[in-house]
Amino acid sequence: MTAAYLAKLNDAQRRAAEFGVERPLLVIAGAGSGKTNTLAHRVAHLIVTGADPRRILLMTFSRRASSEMCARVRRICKEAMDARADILADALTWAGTFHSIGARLLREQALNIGLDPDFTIHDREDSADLLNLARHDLGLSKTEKRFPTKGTCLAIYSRAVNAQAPIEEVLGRNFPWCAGWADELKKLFAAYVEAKQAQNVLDYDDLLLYWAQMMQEPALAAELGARFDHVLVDEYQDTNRLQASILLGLKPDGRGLTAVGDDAQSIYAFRAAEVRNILDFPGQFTPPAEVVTLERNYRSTQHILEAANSVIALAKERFSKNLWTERTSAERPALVVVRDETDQANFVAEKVLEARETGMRLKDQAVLFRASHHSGPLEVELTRRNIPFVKFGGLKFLDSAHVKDVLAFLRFSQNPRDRMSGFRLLQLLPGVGPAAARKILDRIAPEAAPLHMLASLPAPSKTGEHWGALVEVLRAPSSWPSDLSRAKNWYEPHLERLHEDAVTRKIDLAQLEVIAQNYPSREKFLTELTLDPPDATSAEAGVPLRDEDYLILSTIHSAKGQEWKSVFVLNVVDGCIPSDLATGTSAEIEEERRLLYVAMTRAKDHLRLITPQRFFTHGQHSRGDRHVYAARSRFIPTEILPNFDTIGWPAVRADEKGPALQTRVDLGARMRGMWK
DNA sequence: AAGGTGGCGCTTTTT
DNA sequence: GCGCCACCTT
Repeated sequence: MTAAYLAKLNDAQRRAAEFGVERPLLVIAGAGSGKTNTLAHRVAHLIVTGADPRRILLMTFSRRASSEMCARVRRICKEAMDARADILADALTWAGTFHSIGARLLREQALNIGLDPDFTIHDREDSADLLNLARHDLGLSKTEKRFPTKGTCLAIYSRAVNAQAPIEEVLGRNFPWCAGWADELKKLFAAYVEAKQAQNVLDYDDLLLYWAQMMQEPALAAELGARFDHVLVDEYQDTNRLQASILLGLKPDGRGLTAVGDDAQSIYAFRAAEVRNILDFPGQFTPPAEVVTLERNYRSTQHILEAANSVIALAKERFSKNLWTERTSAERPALVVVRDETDQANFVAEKVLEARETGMRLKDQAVLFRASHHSGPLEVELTRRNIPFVKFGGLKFLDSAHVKDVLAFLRFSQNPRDRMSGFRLLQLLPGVGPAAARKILDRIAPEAAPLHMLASLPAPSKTGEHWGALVEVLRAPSSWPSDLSRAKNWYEPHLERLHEDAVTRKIDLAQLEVIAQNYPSREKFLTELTLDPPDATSAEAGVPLRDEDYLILSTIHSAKGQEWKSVFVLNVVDGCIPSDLATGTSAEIEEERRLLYVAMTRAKDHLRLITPQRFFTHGQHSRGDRHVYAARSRFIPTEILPNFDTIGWPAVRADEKGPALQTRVDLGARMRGMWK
């Protein structure tokens, strides 16, 4: 007899929810097949049938996914149980991303593994800067031939760590233009690792790497493994080898282990995600994992699903599954041919407003694109027409200099051995440059009480009253969230001195202050902000309030796991999807294909793929007419066109026959060449 | 040693 | 078009 709260699930979903713990479980969940719901039911079912929620480890891809999952678990528990439900669901404390769980375990185990529990977590830019210091120290910035930039070096390092692959292999496969630098890079990475350790900082990769290393220690592995009765991982297709090794270390025999994912939606190979993780999962255990496949789609209409299926059907290799739905509709997805990006923006704006007139909220509509900058012209048009929007993906507001300055202050007061933060902070003072900052940091680093030492140093010349002010504020007793306000007050005069546009930047800082209210402590704020930066930029249209209506703009990557009634996909042309930067290998092209598939399967009722025919190049006068022609994406070849309604927009434009739809031009090469 | 300026080069997506 | 880096002036 099935419990009432599981009655709404279909057979496959229910099997996944109720499957026991004696064998590992793999759920292959197609797009829109109720994956989140099924996983949430499984977790709830475990809790309802007596599992201790504090001993459930639930790892999701993003923090957003995590909070959504917890909310659902709570709802289901509530339905199934009584007042105890809330208490039990709240006890689901080990839910989060791999990185955040890693950070927590490392802080907790710090003393056992030779870490200072106060370690700072560096985001990518901090890591690149630190790597760059080492790069300079080793004289690699003055080589005959150009040495890879800090960003490239970090990317190489990161891939080697996450893919668990030797540098030579990474260079050969992913960075062929750096192939000659293997020895120098090894030296550089060794220096980087030492610097991190000396300064008590970890980067993103370390959170996984140290965790994986802990799992290599039998005693620690046993302790950590025994702590969780159930380990569930979402979006397993986007995990990398390091993450797989962590899982295996936690649950070597697979008991209590559940992985959920969809190989057709694997879109993070560029970040060293390994599709083989999910493909090989069942066979890693004896007895092998049970596989449950969810094929019924609840999201999209049949026509949308057919079109998406026809795109993914052309993929080289995949777990075959056949998504089906009972949702019918007369409307086919549209392939919209427009003249250029300006028309594309106009088309979207017009259709969005039209839909709103019929009662569809802006929030039910989304515009998706491959690369963050593809939405540029649209953002201009939306702003012009006063259509509020929020953009996900792309530049983070944390990346702006002024926000980083304030965070550097907070991090430095938290961990005065964090050189990157100190380096940044001290150079805000007039008269303090790299040399002076370095000297000061060298002086205080070995001290037991670095900030105390700082206060006793003579003020560097030319710093005037600024020195005393900084020292005083740094040493003030910490209290949260007033620490942030204090940092902001201290920083504002410097902000005005250093930046012309201080006014807009101040708005960001006020925003930061609001965000800070939601965190219980400075330490949590710093950790979680690095691990999960707020993902909407506030700069463009002002910050729409939470309950206000706004259009969603998102990169396809950031759209993962989401759905909207109406979806527009921009620039469905060769050079954009696939990105011309990702057409080197067939594996890369296959990932681009899956990307388009992910974009299309976000739509419930209306889907429009837009193909602008020409792109104006930049780098010319605003009235210039230099442009290149683009062709429809290769992922929509002629044979699957019947799955779409092909329409031109604006409807009639007799004077301009679309030039050569078939023309294949290397759009990307021209874009790259446009500054020459 | 700081801080400003000019030239060069550029790989999308994100925890 | 922008960021990074090397170099130049103070």
